[in-house]
This record gives sequence, structure tokens and C-alpha cells, in this order.
Amino acid sequence: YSSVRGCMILRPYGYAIWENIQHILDGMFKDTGHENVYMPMLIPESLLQKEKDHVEGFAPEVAWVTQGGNETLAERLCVRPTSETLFCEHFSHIITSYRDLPKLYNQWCSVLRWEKTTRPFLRTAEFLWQEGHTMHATAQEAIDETEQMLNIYAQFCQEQLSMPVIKGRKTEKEKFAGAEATYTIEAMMHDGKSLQSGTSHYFGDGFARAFHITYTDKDNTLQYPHQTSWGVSTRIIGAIIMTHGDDSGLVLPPAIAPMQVVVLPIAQQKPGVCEKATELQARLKKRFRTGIDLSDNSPGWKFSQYEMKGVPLRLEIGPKDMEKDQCVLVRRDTREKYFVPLAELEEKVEVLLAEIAKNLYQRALENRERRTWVAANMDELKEIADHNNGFIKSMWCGDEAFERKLKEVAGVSSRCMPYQQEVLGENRCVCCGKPAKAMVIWGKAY
RNA sequence: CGGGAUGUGGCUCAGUUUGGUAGAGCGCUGCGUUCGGGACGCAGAGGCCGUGGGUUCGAAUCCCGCCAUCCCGACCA
Repeated sequence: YSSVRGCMILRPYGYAIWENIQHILDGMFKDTGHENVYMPMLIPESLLQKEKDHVEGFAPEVAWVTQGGNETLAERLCVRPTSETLFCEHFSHIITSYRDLPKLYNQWCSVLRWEKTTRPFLRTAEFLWQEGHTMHATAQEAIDETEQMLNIYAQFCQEQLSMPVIKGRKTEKEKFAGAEATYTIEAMMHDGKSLQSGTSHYFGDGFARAFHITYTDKDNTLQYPHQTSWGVSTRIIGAIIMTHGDDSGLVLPPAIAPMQVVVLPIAQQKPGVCEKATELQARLKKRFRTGIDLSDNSPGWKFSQYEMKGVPLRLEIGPKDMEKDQCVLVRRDTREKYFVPLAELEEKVEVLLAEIAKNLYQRALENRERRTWVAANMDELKEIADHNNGFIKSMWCGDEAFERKLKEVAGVSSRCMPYQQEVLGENRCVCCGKPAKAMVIWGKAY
């Protein structure tokens, strides 16, 4: 934390993780036709007020700028908690014809929310994120965009972060302020608590109407465009820590690890060892993010240090190895040791990094499956929730009152209605026994 | 925002009950010996005891306000 309440400092190693995440995601956004822009950090109050649900949702947690220099401002400005309103105002100026659509914008920035309770990474007052904002001619196009971006997030989490996620839709109670529908990827942490790891919203034309964004269609009729927004934040770093970490510290997925391999000399005072270690680092650097530690800390200290930092692979090189023209590779996830002929080093590193990514995914998936239950009625659900953290699947009639009730009696909230719906038991609501509308996953959230 | 707890070298904490010149371990600096799972010896540096006020001859210690952090709950999208 910094000296400002709830605000976190990202030091180089942590920021490097974010940069790697940014780089991969940004590529995925651009591959699907999105362009980066930058909007101001400040929003005039009148602009924030334009969409009723939106302002009601965010007003309690925005910070205000009321003074510039020595002058009190005629209109106060809020520090953006999210930028829908700024994008909408801008869209209202630049969209006039169907030829102007779609607009596929994204921005990387930080936002500020005056949270009552903060938690490092998971809920900080200011946090880094990307927010995509898009405008489309038709509802269907916007719905497809919402889904496409959710799929990109899910793919990123599963393939790059080795983090299984459940794609689904949020209930009315849990959806974004001003959205018609909110979609989410829900991940389960090591301790069974769930974390919303990314969201994608479909707005319909609600904001467009509030901000008077219109375009002329091919047949010369005035239309409202349909809108989406979607975001992933530094919270995802918290998700990585809590999905894969163990008692020795971080375990980082190779794709985003600032250092994929760390080269550690053994008996480094012996002639040639440091030179050999440096040479191996230089070799590996051509293909992998590779670090080296030539400090005079003991080897044991270094082992612990880089395990704590979650470096996926450790390379040990000492006099005994040099005699045999080999080195030792040790995996962070399983701590397995491999004696590797130097001629095969790059190939072995490549294979092991891929195996680590796969194994991390499997482990996380197994943890999630082990902690997933089905509840047929409220008593069962409470019984499960009282003794476990995890996902509880059950049928639900759609009544919001029951969401509040379950929060009250069992401490769980609805995480999502998964895309992959199932019909459990006799398809009756877990609370009232009436015919159900959807299967919901309940859980304790961070 | 409610209930509870805590702020003392970089970190973890003792000292506060019973007011009397600020302590430990780790870390840090230098030198030497070590080095295949968090090495060791010697010598050093480092603190307006969260902050503002009050009581007192004297406050880390007692009283009041504020700020921050942690746990539980509410809020959260």
C-alpha cells in the first residue's frame, strides 16, 4: 500500500506481470479489430448523471475534484470509476451514419473507486485495467461482440494463465449498473472462494438514448446504436496468486512470469562457474525470459527466493555438472529435478514450460471439481456452505428475494448462470421448490 | 459504515498494566571464512515509539481527537 488509503504500489516484478498480461491481451484485442484510445481521467458531474442506473450504481464510490488551483469549480468533476459516460459523449459526436459503425475502442488506464474495504490486488481504490467500449448497428452484432470478448477473456485465462473459468451470465441483482446483461468469467481460488475475473456487458441502446447517440441507417431512418463494454483489471494478478500459489510462495504461469527461468550458479567461487552460468543465461535469453543470480547469497537462499517469486524453472549449474556437460532443471510446480545435457537445454526448457502450464491448469481444475457441489434445497445448500468454500450448483426460479435470502442464511451470492446449463434433479428452485428458470452457481466471493 | 484489534529502526515484535535517558531477532553496511535446500564469525549503521492536542517536573507508557492497517459484518457488479 501507498500512503493513500487503499492504493497499491506495483513494484517492478509485479508490474512486469501486468505488462505481460497487457501485451498478450492487447494482441488479442487488435486481432479482433479493436483500436486503443485514451479518454480523460475526469468526468463532469452532469455527464455522469445522464444514465440513471449507472449513476446510482457508481455515485456512492466516486471521488470528486471540486477545486482547480485556488478556484472552486463551477461544476465538480469525478475521477473516473469507469468510462462509459465519456465514451458515450464522444460517440455522440462521431457517429452519424451506419458507415461510422461499428466503433471498436479500448483503453488501458486506471480507475478510482472509493471502496469501503480494500484488499491488495482484489479490491484496491485505484486499479489498472482495460475497458473496451464498442458501438454497433444492430443488437445482434453487439451481443456477438459481448460474447466474443468474454470468449477472449476465457481463452486468455485458460491458455495463458492456466486458470479454469466458468463463463456465464450475471443475475439482475449482480449485473453492471446500466447494463442490459452482464457476462462474467468466474474463477475459483485455491481456498474455494470465487473471484469474478473479467466481465463483458451488453447495454442495448440504453446509454445511446440517454446520450442521444443516433445514426442514419441505409434507408435514411434515425437509429440508436447498440453498445458493449468489457474489462479485465489487475485483480487478475490476485487471481493468479490465489489460484496457483502454495506455502512456498507464488507459482506463476510461464506465459506471464517476468522470469521464466532463473540461472543459479553452485559453488560460484570455483573457477569457471559464473562464466558458465552467464553463458547459459545468454543462450536461454534468446528464447525465454531468463534471469541470473550471481549474488553471494547461499544457493539454498536463492532456491527459496526464486520459489517465493514463482519462477517456473530453476537452472542449477555447478562444477559437477560442468564435468558432465549438463545442468539441473527444477520445476516450481512439482519440484521435480531433471539432469539435462547442455546440448538439449533449449528444447527441454520449452517442453517443461509447456508441461508446467498444463499441470497448473489440471491442478486448478481438479481443485474446482473437488469443491463443486449440488444442492436441491435450501437446507442442503446451507449445510454445504457452512462447512465448505466452493461452487454450489442449484436450480433457481429467478426471484431476487431468494438471492438475498441465501446471502443471509448461507453467506453465498450468485456467481453466475453458466452458459452450459444443466437440469439438476427435478428442475425445482432451491428456495421455493417451484419450477426453475436457470441453474445458478453460488459461492462465497472475495 | 457498524463490532473487535493494532500502529515502536527496512521487516516481525517485546516494552504500555505500575510514567523516569528506546530493546530483541531478522534484514542492512564492511572484512574474513563458506557455498548442490533459507551458512558462520567479528565490527558497525539505523528510531521525533502513526499523528495532533492535553495531563505531568517528566509520556512509547495516562486522557481526548484524527489518520492508517488487520479480522468479522454491511457495501461491492
